[in-house]
Amino acid sequence: MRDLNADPGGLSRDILDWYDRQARDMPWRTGPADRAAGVRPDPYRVWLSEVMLQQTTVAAVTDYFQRFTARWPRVEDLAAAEDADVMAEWAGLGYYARARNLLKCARVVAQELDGTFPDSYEALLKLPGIGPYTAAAIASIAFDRPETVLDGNVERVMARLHDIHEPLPGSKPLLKDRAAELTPEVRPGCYAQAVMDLGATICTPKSPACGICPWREPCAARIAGTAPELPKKTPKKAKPTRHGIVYLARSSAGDWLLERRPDKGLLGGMLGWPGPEWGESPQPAPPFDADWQDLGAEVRHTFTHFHLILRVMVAELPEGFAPAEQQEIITRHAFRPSDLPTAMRKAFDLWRGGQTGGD
DNA sequence: CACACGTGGAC
DNA sequence: TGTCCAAGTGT
Repeated sequence: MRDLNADPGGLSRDILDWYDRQARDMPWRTGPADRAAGVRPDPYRVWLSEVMLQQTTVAAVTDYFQRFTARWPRVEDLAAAEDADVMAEWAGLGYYARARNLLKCARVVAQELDGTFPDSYEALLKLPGIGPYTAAAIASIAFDRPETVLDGNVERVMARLHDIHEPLPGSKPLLKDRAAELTPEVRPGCYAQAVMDLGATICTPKSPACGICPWREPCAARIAGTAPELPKKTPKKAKPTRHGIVYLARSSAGDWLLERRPDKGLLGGMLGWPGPEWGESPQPAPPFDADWQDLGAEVRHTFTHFHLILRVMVAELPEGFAPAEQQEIITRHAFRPSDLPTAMRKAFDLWRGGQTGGD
C-alpha cells in the first residue's frame, strides 16, 4: 500500500509500470524498443502532435498528424510551405489560430534557430502557440526534462488523488503544485504521458474505472466516494444564437467565389463564403447584384461560445467578375470542400444536396 | 481574470 | 436535442 504523502516516488513508479504495460500506439510516440535503446522522439513531431492535441482528441488528431508529417517531414519543410496550403490542411481540426501560430513557430525555428527546437521550458514558452502545457510537454517528452505538464487530464487526476473540491480554474495553481510533487527525475516524459493516458482511459470525467486504477489505493477521492464529481468547475455561460447569410456564387464553368477571412477572429485565415457579419439580424450583403435564390434549408452549427444559423443564397457568378481584394475565384478543379472550416463546408453540402445529379 | 476561439463523439 | 467535453493559448 502506497502512502500518498510519504512515498511520492512509489506513485510515479506505479504509474510508469502501468504505462509500460499499456502500449497505447500513437504515430508520434516512440515504441518500447526505441526507448530502451535511448532513442529520443523527434522534437518536430512531438511539437506538432502537442499543438494538434490542444483541446482535441487523439482520434481526431491522428489522420491530420499523418498527413502533415507526410507532406512536411521536417520543420524546414513546414516553414517553407504556403500559408494557404497549411490552413487548408488544418481545415476541419478547429481552433485555427493554432495553424497560424504553427507556421509562425516553424519559421522562427527554421530561420532563427537553425532548425533546432529549444530544449528548455523557458525557451519553448517564448515561441508562438506554445504555452505552459505545451512547453512542459515538449521539454519532458522530447528532451527528458523533469517539467510538469498540467492539462485537463492531470487536473482531474490530481483533484481526485487529493480529493480537492475547490473549483477550476481557481484551483489550477494548487493542482500544479500537487502534480509537480509527483513528477519524477527519471523518465519524466513517459510519466507525463502516463498521467494523461490514465485520465483519458481510467480516471475519466464520468464513471471512472477506479477498480483497475494503478493509484486506487492512495486515491483520496476514491476513498471518500467523491471521484465522479471531481474536479468541480465554475458554471459556464449559456450560448447565444447568431444568424448569418452566405452567398454561394458559381460560374457556368463550375468555379466558386470565396473569401480569405482576416487573420484575427473567428475562423481567422480560413476560406469562407462572402456574406455579412453574423449577429442578431444580419443585413443582406451579396457580393454582386443578381437573382439570388434562397436554398430554403438552413445550416446549423455550434461554435465554442455561440450557436449559428446560416441562410444560404445561390446565384451564378457573372462572366468576367473581378474579385475584391480578399476574394478569390477558385476553379472547379482546385476547389475542395475539405479546405473549408466546417460551418462553411456545411453550406456547400446543403447546396450539393440540392443538386439533382450530373454534377 | 474572463473571454474568444472549433469540432465531433459520448451519453 | 442538448450538454459536456478533449493532451490550451492569446489577449
